[in-house]
Amino acid sequence: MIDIRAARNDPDAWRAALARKGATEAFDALLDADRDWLALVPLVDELRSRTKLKGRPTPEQIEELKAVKAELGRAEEELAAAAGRRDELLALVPNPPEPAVPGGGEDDAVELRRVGERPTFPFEPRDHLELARIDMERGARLSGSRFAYRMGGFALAELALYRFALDHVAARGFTPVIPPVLVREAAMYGTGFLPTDEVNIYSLERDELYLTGTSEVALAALHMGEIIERADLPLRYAGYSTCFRREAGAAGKDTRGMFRVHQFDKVEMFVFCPPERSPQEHELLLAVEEEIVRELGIPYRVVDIAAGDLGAAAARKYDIEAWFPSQGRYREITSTSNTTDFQARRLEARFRSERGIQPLHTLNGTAATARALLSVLENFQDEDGVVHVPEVLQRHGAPATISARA
RNA sequence: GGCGGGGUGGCCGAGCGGUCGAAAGCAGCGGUCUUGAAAACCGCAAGGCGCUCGAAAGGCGUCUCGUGGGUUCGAAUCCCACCCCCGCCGCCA
Repeated sequence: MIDIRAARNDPDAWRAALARKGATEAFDALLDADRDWLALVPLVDELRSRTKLKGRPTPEQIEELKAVKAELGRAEEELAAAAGRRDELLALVPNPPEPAVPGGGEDDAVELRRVGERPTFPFEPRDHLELARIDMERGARLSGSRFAYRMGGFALAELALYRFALDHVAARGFTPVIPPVLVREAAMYGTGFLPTDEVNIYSLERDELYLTGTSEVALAALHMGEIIERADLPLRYAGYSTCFRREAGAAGKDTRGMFRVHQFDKVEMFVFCPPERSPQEHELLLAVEEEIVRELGIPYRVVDIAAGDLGAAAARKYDIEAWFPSQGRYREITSTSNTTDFQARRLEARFRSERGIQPLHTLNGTAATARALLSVLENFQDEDGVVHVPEVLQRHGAPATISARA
């Protein structure tokens, strides 16, 4: 959630920033609700103070107390209603983008750089379904569309990728974590996926649990409700988990293969740090992501995501897009966001500083998903449909070659 | 699934109708001592919200002892519901 006091004190600047995410309506509604609430607080406080007496009251005082309490009851009801409206809107207003974020929407990401040589093939490049044992038909028979059986050398290569990514980030000071993937509502709300992204979340109503779409949820909630000592910061984690996404609204998009599936695995980095440090940590996350992609040898580019495409929690986001020869374009394989204090406020994840207790900043970034491996398949294929697996993955247990037969 | 125990400040833990936002200890911060440190000793320290109090440090009001409701002039303490954690037994991987 946003810092309502800061917004109250400088509404025009906040409105202008939020306009870039198309959220002025929610913001103005919030300011109204906040004003209503704010007007009631001193009233209720005053009535409450009149109900407080030292020692045993006289019978006359008791009569008077009863009158005050009746009035207080009505005022408290009003206050609770106002607080309810205010909190509801507070949950809906997104994190404003940083000033440096490019304007516009999905198509307005700004390319920051291109790295690596794109391969040229004297043949028609195959896509991942033709290069590895990935069985979508039987996956669909088992579980529906967008589910894959990953088999043979590809399965081993996937595990090698995750192990490589974990080893790499561990060497960079991130603590490896295997987190729960079923979480309570508080964690989904605290990370900002609820209420905004509800349609994309699998829920187990009978048990009141949600399946996480990324280990970001479990990692962010790791310090929910805690007050961290400044000396212990920054805290850097890397979660390995299966991720579940309903992909509502993606109908007809990326329907071939396992490019976009309901269930996939991911190594995700997550950082808690003091506010002044978060831009620097964001650069670190991007740097680590690039290191991994470069070690794999995939040609890629880095894009700075535009304000309108940021999502509720992110104030800034960089994606790495890998080259996919069969599609003839760059596609997202990692994403790193600075969510500033937006998640930390909701989660009540705070730290003790010289200036008192204040919300932390949180950041997340993809270390590796199977999508990176799909790009590896396509970029390292030969004319016979055989993929020559990068050495770094072989070191972590992948076979030297992968094909549709093995 | 059955039975039982319990949720109090950063941590541990006492309190079981008013004098309690709350003892003691640990960790933290400040100081004394010391060449320096440790030890010892003294002291300071919960969080949220609000304020046409204050330049600030701070001050004042209010809420919070898992959450919500109730009893009472008055609730951390009594009653009800819910949530969560732990233990034992049963069943299962």
